Amino acid sequence: MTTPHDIFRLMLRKFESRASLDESDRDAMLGLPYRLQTVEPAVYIVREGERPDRSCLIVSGFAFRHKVTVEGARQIVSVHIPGDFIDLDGALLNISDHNVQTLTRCEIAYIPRSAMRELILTHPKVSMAMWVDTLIDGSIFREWVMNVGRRDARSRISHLLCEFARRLEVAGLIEEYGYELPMTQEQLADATGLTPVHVNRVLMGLARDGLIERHKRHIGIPDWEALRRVAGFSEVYLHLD
Amino acid sequence: MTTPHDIFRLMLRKFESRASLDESDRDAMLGLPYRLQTVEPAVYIVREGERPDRSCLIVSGFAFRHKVTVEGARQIVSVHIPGDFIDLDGALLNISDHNVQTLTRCEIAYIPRSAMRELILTHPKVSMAMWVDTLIDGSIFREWVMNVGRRDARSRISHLLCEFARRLEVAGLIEEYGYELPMTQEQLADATGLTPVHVNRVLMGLARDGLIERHKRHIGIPDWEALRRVAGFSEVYLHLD
DNA sequence: CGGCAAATTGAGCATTGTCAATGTCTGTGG
DNA sequence: CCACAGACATTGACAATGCTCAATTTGCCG
Repeated sequence: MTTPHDIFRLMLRKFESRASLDESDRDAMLGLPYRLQTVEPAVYIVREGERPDRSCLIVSGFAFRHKVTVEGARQIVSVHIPGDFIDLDGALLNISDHNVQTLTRCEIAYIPRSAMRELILTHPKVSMAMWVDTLIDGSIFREWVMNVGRRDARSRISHLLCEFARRLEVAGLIEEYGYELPMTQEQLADATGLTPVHVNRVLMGLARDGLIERHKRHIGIPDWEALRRVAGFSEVYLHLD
Repeated sequence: MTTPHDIFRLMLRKFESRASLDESDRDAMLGLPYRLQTVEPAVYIVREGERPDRSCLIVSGFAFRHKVTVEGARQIVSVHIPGDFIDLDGALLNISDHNVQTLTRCEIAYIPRSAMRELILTHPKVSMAMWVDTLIDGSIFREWVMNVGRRDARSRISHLLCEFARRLEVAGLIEEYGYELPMTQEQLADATGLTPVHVNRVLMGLARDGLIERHKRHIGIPDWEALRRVAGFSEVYLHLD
């Protein structure tokens, strides 16, 4: 049987590393009402323009946020991994400004907006830890603005690969060497502001130069330092502490 | 003489529109210790890599945040106007992941990190209102990722002009028609991921087509609807409510 | 084996960048 | 009041990164 402990474990671990939560804080978090649901790949969890009535947490699987221009071009603005509180926006903002969609099959815990607000108003330390989550999200967005605005295609894609590797590692979700990238080349393109065709060429190039090894969607990184250099990757912005 | 009311006026107005603050909340905000300082243009207020010991609020003037790639390319990730709490990061994160620099001469109110944390832990409603600020910042970053990633140069610059116009208007800082853009073309380039040369050509093009009128740095917008269309601008992401 | 999504490749093109020169404005010192 | 310096804006010619269009291949699943 799945208990709140299983559901909120990754999140709790993250939050405890940020603030000294007391018993009451921990209880309040574990006592949050939630509905657990398994969601198929490519399903919308949040839609732009909706009035949200809940927040959600990824228990397992991967998801991403994206926006679409008037002309229909899609931009992926972030990718999320298990333990990520996506849509804290849903608790505090009145309208969704972007879409959230599953990348793989996911288990999602939905938490009512009212319960979130109650928790926030009664447990300042929990609230602070969550707010820090929002701040780190913001930091990652800033890095993405720079990635898309000022790096060429090769560094841009390498950077994405580095970020993903590092985040998975911290969450304890990485195999000894490399990882399974849960995105198609089209999605990579939408995340980097490139075209799928060009993403393909760059990936081929990175592999040719021995910077990555590809087997299907598995990305192997034989020389982290080399890839890091090509990407211009520095993990400060992830605030791993 | 300048009182806390003058300093925090714009901020208070913004926050009150978001949460029902009671007397104690208002007092706590107005009671925040701060140091007011006038800062010349182009001065660094926050530097990447520093351990912050304060937050800051723009009382008057304009500022921007930026990051620099390893190769030395600069990306401006946001522009701030009076009443903006820049660097809430400074209260809750342990290291700065970007620079903040003044655009014009500014009056900045510096608030010690400890005072901010104290306020946050004791006044949940104020805390929530500030958190909303962080969420909205995040929303704007997302829009910028899309701007830089998926719009062509013309829409990209128009979009920036629209965003600025709208935010100034809401803050009550706009003249009847158009506004003074406090950025050089080089800075516009760094904000849009373009080169100064290309920014110049695009601005000339927008003016030629009657979408904007330029006199020095003053931007006139003769037909808002037309510019909005070119930009693909929709203000939902600003969460003006 | 057939069907479909995703990946790969090629050829030609265009948006935007690079380099370099020139023009304009503003403030300052003589 | 004028000359000059310096920052910013503007323009031209050419180059290149990344895009478009279109075809082909690969892998997966029923």
